[in-house]
Amino acid sequence: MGFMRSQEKKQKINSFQKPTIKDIARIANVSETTVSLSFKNNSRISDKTRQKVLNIAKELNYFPNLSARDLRAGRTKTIGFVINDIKNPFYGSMVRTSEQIALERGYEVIFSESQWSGKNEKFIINRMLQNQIEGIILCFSEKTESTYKTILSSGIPHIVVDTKPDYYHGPYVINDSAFAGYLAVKHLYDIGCRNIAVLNAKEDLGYFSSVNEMEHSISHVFNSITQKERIQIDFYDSGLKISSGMKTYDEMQKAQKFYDGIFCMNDLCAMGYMNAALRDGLQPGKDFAIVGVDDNEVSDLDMISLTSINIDYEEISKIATNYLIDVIENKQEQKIEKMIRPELIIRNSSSFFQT
Amino acid sequence: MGFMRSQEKKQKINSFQKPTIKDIARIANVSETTVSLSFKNNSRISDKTRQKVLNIAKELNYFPNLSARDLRAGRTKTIGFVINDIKNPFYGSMVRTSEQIALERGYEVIFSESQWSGKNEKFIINRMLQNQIEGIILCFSEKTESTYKTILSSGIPHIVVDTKPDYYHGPYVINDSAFAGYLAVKHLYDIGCRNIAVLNAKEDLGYFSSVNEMEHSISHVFNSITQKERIQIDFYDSGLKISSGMKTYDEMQKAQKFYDGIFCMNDLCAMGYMNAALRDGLQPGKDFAIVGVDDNEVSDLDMISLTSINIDYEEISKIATNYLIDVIENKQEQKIEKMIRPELIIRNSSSFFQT
DNA sequence: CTGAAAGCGCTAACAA
DNA sequence: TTGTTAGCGCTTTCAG
Repeated sequence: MGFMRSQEKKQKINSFQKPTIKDIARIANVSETTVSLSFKNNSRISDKTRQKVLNIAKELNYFPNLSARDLRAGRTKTIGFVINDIKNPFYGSMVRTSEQIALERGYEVIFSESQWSGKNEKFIINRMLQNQIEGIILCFSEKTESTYKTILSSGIPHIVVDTKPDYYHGPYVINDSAFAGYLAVKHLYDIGCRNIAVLNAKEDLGYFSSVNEMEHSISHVFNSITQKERIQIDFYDSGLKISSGMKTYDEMQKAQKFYDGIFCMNDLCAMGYMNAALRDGLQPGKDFAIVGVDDNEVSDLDMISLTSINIDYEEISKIATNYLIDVIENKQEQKIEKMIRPELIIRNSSSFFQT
Repeated sequence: MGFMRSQEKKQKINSFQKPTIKDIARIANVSETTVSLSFKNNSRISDKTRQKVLNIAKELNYFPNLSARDLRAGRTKTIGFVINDIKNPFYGSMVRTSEQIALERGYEVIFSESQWSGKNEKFIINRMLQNQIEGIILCFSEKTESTYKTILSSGIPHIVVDTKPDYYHGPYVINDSAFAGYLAVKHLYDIGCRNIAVLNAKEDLGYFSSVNEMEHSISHVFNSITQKERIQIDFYDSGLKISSGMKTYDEMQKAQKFYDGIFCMNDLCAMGYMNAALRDGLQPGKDFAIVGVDDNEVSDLDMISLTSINIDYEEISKIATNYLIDVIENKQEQKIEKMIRPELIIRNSSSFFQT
């Protein structure tokens, strides 16, 4: 166990010292430089020496210490990805895509979830900066721009994805929520709904420009239609969970409000609404039409068959990651400001109305 | 911009150098030691000096370089968590819980997904070892024990969670799948099913002892029952996706096989089966009973109402993380081998049979 | 209360 | 083809 040379020198908390280049060098009777270069392909080391070194490295279970390498190199080739909720599969999609692209380009991605808390967000970003990330992809949850100021003054390359807060004016790749709102409400109108409820998620997302843009867009559709005939649109503060949709349905019942068209900010909320309505004896797609957002994998089941708006999160993540790495490598000067157009997937929850 | 001292010395790929302790020391007219100590609480630095240092640090947007700190300290206080699929919410639960516990104990968690690929798994673990993790939590996907050998010979503290492969004999906290199988099949029997199909996921999970243990357990229940009366259990190779369940239903139809009780390895597969059966005119909970595993959040909806086996993944992750850190800190000598008992949640998909 | 010096593991420049 | 030296940013002696 020759490589445990510093065992006595310093007692670490874990029971043994990892082998280093120094250990290999000593055993192989070569310099540390030779060892270091033996791990690279195009270098000057003779095959014989390299083989000897590699064998010993394997023997000792040697793994290069990235802390040391990064410190020496002055860079980490690592980017950070801040998501809101790791339990939500579409964040998973984004992270997966990002990691894949980064890998192809020689970068590593570290990610962490804020759980919609501004405090967590601040903590995460701080830690990432300490970890010397070279760029950051952000799903903001902070309602104020205080975290963003940290990003700005750190001077780190960054990009916002999914949806952006009102205060943000940096580069972004987000989904076109105004268009999503248009798609949904126009569809409800087209199939005959004249009494529409929009269940937004102000509580969770109220400070995001997307929500406001969506409302404006919907109001706009509404106004252009209302010229021709009488139609009603009400907005409700709901949420993004099954329970949110159920709660909002109950509130409407209490308030004696009835709608023939419902648009929810995500599929789970829509499923919650459908569930509450069903318990009340109403048939989705027959007594009312309903549209969600996210195209959850279960929405396609016949038992649910929920019309939904599909957003290409992988595309968003791909563009963002490539952009970020381009910026890091000075291959990109132009600030990106991109909206991805979503797609409407029509299912039974809104198709029975059609004639 | 005094801290850009090395701007000319070395041209980094990113446009500017981050400030270091050296920069702060120079501006504050103190030693690097003083700066370093100013960031710690219990030390010898005068309040005046500390304030000066802290102000300058803030001014320069200073973030300590963790690579340097870790290198110097000889440890990273970081653990790795290898999951299989980031899009599956229950891995999210585990990661979230682990991160929270680690944080409380002063550790950081880095996680990565293998996507059920042994090759990815190997790559991830290798990278984590280079990143100098001090311990690792594993959801294995490799069918052979080659990756585990890397772990073993690296000598790193480790623990397996969720489910363990046959070849693995190290510490683990997994769910009691034999008991889960017992719960499910016993329940189906109790409500009157005498013709039961088990849709397992050998393709995805065949090399895991849990699957085998579950089969044994089910066979055991089966044998003890069959003494008293005629009852049939068939096993199918299905999968973990909605499409798996649908496909298996179709296969059964083709083979002219009919069952009154179905047990699937997860809820998605069960939903797929229900979906295919519904299209065929069969009513779940009426024409047949069905039980899943995982207690997906949508399983509770009336439209689905799927009986399921709930596994406390947070508990698993909590125990594993605490154990791992205990081992790292030499507070734990005993190898942990723990099974968590799951719970049966009965819903309509299997309750109509009851009288 | 403060500073000088050494060294964590690695690699790039420079010598041989 | 190989070795020597220096230094990345930080912290920990040890000496003032």
